Amino acid sequence: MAAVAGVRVLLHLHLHRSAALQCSFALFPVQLASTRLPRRLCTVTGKISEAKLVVHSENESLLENLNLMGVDVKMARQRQPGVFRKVITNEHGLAQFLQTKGASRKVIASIISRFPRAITRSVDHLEQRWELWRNIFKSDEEIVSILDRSPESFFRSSDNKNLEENIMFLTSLGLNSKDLHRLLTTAPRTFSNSVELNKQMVEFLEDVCAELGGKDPEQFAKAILSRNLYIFIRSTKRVKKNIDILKAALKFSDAQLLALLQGPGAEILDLSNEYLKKNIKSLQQKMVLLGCRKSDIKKLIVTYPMVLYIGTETLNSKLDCLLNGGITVQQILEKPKVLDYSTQNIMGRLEELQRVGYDFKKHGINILDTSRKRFVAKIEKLSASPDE
DNA sequence: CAAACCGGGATCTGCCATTTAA
DNA sequence: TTAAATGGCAGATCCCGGTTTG
Repeated sequence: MAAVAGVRVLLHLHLHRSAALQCSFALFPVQLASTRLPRRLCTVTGKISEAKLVVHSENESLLENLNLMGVDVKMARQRQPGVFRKVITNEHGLAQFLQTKGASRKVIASIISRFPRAITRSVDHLEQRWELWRNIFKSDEEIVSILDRSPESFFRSSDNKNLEENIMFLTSLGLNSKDLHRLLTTAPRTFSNSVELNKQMVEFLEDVCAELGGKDPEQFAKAILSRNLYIFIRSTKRVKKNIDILKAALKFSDAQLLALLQGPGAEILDLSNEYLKKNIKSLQQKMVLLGCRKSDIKKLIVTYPMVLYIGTETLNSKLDCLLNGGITVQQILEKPKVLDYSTQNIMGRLEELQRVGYDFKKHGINILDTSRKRFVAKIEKLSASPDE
């Protein structure tokens, strides 16, 4: 590791005698990425010697510091090579700052490894940004855990004003503090979006509402937002296309679509376009194969849109599993929520139910849609007194 | 009381491409 | 021209239990 810093020294020596440059780079492929550094320095005229000295010590200590801190330098360099050519960095300030917020050494190293640009932020700036996040989170620990999960969300933008405006904007939408909290927890990137981008999404949703003849676009947008926290980190293009796909594939009326989207269907809007298309198609095929009518399929999607979230393979095996267990398609259509549970879970339950001679015709299939606790209790009762 | 209804909680980053700024 | 900033994308469910209803 110390050798790497040594290389840096070597490079600078060579800078003064330009001749040997190429071969020294060849010897140290790690440094290839910084080929451009010398040229930039050479163009600085007046304070050239001063600048060189500064750069020299900064870069050397940067690598040393990062290694000392346990940063995965190789990974970091690969992600954001530019950071390593910077004259001034603030890895120390960042580390200290994060430490006071309760981040462990390991977490700090991991953050820098994954988003090296973090070390270009000043402590003042960090302080400010942190305070803004604290408007939404009650504790530093919460924030640290998000940073650990997704450093990019916090550090990608250096625009604190934008962040502030974002918070104001999102609040102005009528999202309460709990909504904001959930939003920042689950989709932290939302807060690094430009306010314009977020506004575009809201306007887009309101437009959709208006086009479908809705009376209250703002309410509509809010409903979708609070049902689907990921909307803001999707493109309007994607959401729009998904709406089109739904409309085209299932021939919804405006009113139907309106109700679906601001209801349970909101969750489906952020699927990737191809995935949604594929799932609709394969669902239709499968259901037709099982003797359903178009209207059945449509009803299924309306009452339980999450069915489209389930991948083709998973869904088909789940359905087969239920059917093999003696359950009819009709029953599934009536209680589609059983599809919520994993195939594993369903299989296990079917076995147990068979063991105690459970009659689905008589009792329906709701028994499959309960928590483990309740299910077990039910089974115990049934084995104790197998009446019918 | 049990069954049915219903909503919520967990979770979702890490990379690439393009635009903007210095 | 380079690095920074920003936008966009793929990926692909499962489970629990409070409340209402009968």
